[in-house]
Amino acid sequence: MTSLAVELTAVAQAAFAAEGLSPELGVVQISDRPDLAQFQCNGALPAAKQAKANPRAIAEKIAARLKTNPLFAKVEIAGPGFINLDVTDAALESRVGAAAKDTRLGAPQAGTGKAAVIDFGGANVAKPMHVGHLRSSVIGDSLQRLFRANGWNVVSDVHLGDWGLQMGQLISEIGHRGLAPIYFDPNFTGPYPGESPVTMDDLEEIYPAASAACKADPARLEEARKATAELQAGRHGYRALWQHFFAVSRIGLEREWGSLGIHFDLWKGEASVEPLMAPMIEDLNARHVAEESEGALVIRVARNGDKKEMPPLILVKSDGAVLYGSTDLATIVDRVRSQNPDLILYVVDQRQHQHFEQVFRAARKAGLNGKAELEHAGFGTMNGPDGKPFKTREGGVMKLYDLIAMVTEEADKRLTEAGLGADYSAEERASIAKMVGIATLKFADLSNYRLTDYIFDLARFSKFEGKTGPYLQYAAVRIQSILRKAAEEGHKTGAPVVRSAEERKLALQLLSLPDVMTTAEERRAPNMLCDYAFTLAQEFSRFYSEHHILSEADTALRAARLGLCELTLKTLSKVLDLLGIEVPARM
RNA sequence: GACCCCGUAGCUCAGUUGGAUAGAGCAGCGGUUUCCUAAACCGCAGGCCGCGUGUUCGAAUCACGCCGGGGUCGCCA
Repeated sequence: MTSLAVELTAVAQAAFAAEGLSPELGVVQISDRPDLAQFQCNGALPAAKQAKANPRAIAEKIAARLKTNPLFAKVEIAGPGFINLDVTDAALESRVGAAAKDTRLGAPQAGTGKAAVIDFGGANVAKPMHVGHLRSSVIGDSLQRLFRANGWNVVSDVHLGDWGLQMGQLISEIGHRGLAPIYFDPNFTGPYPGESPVTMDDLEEIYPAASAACKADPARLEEARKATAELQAGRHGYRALWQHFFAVSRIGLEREWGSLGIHFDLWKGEASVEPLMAPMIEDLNARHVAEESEGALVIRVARNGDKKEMPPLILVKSDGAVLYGSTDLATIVDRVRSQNPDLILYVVDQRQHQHFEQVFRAARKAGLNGKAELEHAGFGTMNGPDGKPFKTREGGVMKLYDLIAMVTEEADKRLTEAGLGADYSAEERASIAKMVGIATLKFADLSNYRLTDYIFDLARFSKFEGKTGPYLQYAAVRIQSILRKAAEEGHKTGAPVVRSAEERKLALQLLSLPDVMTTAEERRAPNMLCDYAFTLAQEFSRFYSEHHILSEADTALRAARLGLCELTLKTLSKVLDLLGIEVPARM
């Protein structure tokens, strides 16, 4: 199944071809001017340019051909040569009817047979997640849902930060405090205790302290670097300590992502490719892809045409430790071996764009990426109300679970104010508040275009009016309520009919789902799904306020309207699901 | 300094592989409830699309140059 616009495009392309013009000019899209028409085709203008002819004359010829097709209720030429198109209500009804029967609601399956690895989340071991991790998690999760819905075989990988300098900082800080001396005793041969010497709470306190100490004192930084190199070189006590950090952190991280409804197929990290590192470096050396420079082993990635200075990727530092560029490269090797993907997509802060450019160039130069296209889908920073970014490493930032608690509490307050759910059980109330809170948070984040920075304004996030997640949940809940009542009263659901202006606009919006899924995937832009969902909910609200449904006396009409409600609910729920937003049974 | 991202309504943001009269939400003003959830719906008002030049039949969109904000630029992630 395809969208109506895609179907009309095929018709128009045939008309262009029949006139001896390039068929690719016959693209039909949803009209920019809904007051004039439902769809438009602008192809006559570029065609005129190519053929050096009058655009209006070309449009006339195309229009004459389109008019013979019974699909169209209206074919008009406007302005310099725009072709405006309306389809018949019967055509809308048959497409809507077909969509209602399609379990995928017409979702495009262009990704069938293709595999993608999506790398997002990227939290660090031993550090609590903060609001800065929200974007990667929420955007990445939406993309994995979208790619899957479009037929891709997706493997998501959390790619934890667990092998770099921060590990050495933690280890040396713990050494300084004398918290777990046996892990530092070179004569101890093990086994090490199964119980972690530190809790997550301990780590949350130790890391900022370690980071501050290294900042203030170069000797401490040097110590941390040494510990990092020793950890990577395989020092037993450090490895054992690292295992504890990882295990303790994972529990907290799983809980947190779990509460956001975000799941990863793989819980790998930088450290997980450690066994691949030595052979990879050996190979790169042997093939002279890597070279020595200033005591480090690097891969040169600069090119002649570069506008910008492109420093080499440093594989091995002069002290013997590897960096995250090295683990990123080894991770590509790992992914190509295990998934052989067509695409590896990195949903990581835009500030790391250059880093990824280096890694991608190095991977291609070394021929490590197989058939995979490597792509960085960056995102802008989340700023505070003062317009400055939330701090990421200095501590004192708002933690993600505190934020979730806040939006949940706010949602609960709002439910009370609205007098909703007063007679629900405490459990259901809490569950609704949680879903509404999460929806508030996710929708606010996703509705901004990826690359732009946005202001994280808690007051605004918590508002439930207008273009917000809760508005969408509310719209879905109202439809559920209607359908539930219809079922209770024994009313049948029938094939939707399209008669009124509201029904027509709602039907058109429903039928454009495949278009938005396609473009949102191509652009890696969940904000397009947000727009779609909001418009759909608005169209439904308009329809709802203008038409009686349950109280409609004409049984056939009532059934048809219930059918439209049902398809709207399925579609809205589907798009909300792509955004990672759940709909409560009632509100 | 070089390069990257951004600059659109009072505020927060869509729209940017060139197309008709630049959209939405919030805030403001005015309406709608004997009726399926008013967290809603309808209407009004609000704009040298940062500035300039250029390419084009046509520019918020492309090119070049400025201005302003943010970011990055070899051993952190």
